[in-house]
Amino acid sequence: MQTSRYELKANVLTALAHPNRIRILEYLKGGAKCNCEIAPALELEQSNLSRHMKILVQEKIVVSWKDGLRVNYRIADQRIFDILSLAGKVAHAEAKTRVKILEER
Amino acid sequence: MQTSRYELKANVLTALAHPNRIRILEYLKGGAKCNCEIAPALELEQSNLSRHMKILVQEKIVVSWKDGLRVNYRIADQRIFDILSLAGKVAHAEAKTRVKILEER
DNA sequence: ATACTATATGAGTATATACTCATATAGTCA
DNA sequence: TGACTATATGAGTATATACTCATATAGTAT
Repeated sequence: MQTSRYELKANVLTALAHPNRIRILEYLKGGAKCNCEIAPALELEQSNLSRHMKILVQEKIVVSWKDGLRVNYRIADQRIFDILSLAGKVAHAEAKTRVKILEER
Repeated sequence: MQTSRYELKANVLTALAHPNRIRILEYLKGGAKCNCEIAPALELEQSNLSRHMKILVQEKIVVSWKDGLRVNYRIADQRIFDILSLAGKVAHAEAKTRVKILEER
């Protein structure tokens, strides 16, 4: 089975497109963390968090490694923060550009 | 109802996170187009395309205006192309970084 | 071995998404 | 007016996603 470049991009964006996963990624900005730190910090139920992390690992947005019982995670590609920041700007622009666009045409 | 900044970002990313919507956006790079041009060009069924466009308009990723019977669309915020390009790089890095990461630690 | 801790996963449920076909609406043109 | 064209939307279906509770697995510490 072949995956188009559109699907590849969509898969990365889908993995990023959830409020809790965005919170997780911003939390990991502060350095590598294990599930047992993330769950209480972000108030996420254990199994739910585990599945969110699986999605992020599958898309190689974070990398994980075992340390005894714990599984640690860290950001694999810092560019995701550029994506998130741009998404914030686009979202923020939403309300404002409307007037501008109407004026332009 | 309050929408968190995480939700706002997730909404923008969700709107971008579909192969057909990515194709539509790249097609609109070539200038404003109406549904009746997009549908045959990308081989998308009419009502399906209509709903994809609705999603893009709702997130103000594209702007639309009527011209007689037609509804035209154009990109509202060029930064989405930066997001798409970054998503492509992150997706592309996936396969390659694995070795690097293992070497680093 | 036993108790404890951290994580993964099966199973169930609720909701969202993508898609299609049929139909409604609105504008165009003879 | 009637026929035609472009778009929107209701309804149905299939699939994906997020979440929870319960349970399994694996490593730690006594």
